[in-house]
Amino acid sequence: MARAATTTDAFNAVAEPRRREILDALAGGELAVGDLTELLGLAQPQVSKHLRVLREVGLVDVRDDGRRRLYRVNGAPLRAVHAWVAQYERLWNERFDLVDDVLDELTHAAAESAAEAETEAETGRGD
Amino acid sequence: MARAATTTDAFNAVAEPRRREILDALAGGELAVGDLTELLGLAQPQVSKHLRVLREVGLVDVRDDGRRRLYRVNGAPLRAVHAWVAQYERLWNERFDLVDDVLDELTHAAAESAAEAETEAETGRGD
DNA sequence: TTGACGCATGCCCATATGGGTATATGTTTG
DNA sequence: CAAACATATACCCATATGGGCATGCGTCAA
Repeated sequence: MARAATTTDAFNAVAEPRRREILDALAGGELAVGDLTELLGLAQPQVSKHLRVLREVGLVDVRDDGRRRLYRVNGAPLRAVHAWVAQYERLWNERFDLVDDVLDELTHAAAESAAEAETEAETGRGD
Repeated sequence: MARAATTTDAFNAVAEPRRREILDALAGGELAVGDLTELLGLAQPQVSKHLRVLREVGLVDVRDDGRRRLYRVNGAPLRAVHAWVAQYERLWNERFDLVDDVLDELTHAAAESAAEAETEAETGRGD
């Protein structure tokens, strides 16, 4: 078996530097293939191919404008990536250690007074 | 040219599901190759190879323990991934829209003195 | 209509992947 | 010391990649 297809998910699609550049460029607003070709200094076919991948994983949307095709970012698929990476944020962010300390103290204090200290975490909005 | 090496950076290393599973497993603490082999239900050589990749990008550290090798997570390299993805957070997080609203109001308040009573058509929610 | 323009596709190819299987290396036990 | 155990490596191979280049197709201009 070879490596998973780049179109498998956002993780794979975004692993390619060029595709990240494209998204970054599109972050400023809609752009046509030609604009990207110029901005990235890459050949048009390659840009189109990268856009195809990004499109297949839903990272960009297209809109026809005469003989041009305007691409636009759609960050939704990145949500999964963000969610996964965020779990590790505590491993490099000092502030999390501080939060841990506080939570630790609270936990101890709660356990001390009674035995029913359950805090329900609120879920973010679904989609 | 083929796809960039998986050992190029965290983006590429983490694009592989199995490697993410390994990191998730290690998130609970040090584990030996054998433990991971069992947890992932993957053959030992494959686990070792994935660990090699993770090691080359610095996502894990190793420690010798007798005839075993204990692996440990090191989230640092993920910081770059997080930073990049975070830029797009506003594209799916509603809370950013709220911030936008506030900024919007402040802007309008300032513009009010200039007598600019124009209501922009609201765009419906995308997804 | 013809031609120029803007993009998407098709092909060719060198390359690394990830799983499978066998084996080398280092460590602990008898 | 030999045998068992824990890992790392070496190979073999089917597969998709990403860039280069040529070309197909729809759209706008003369």
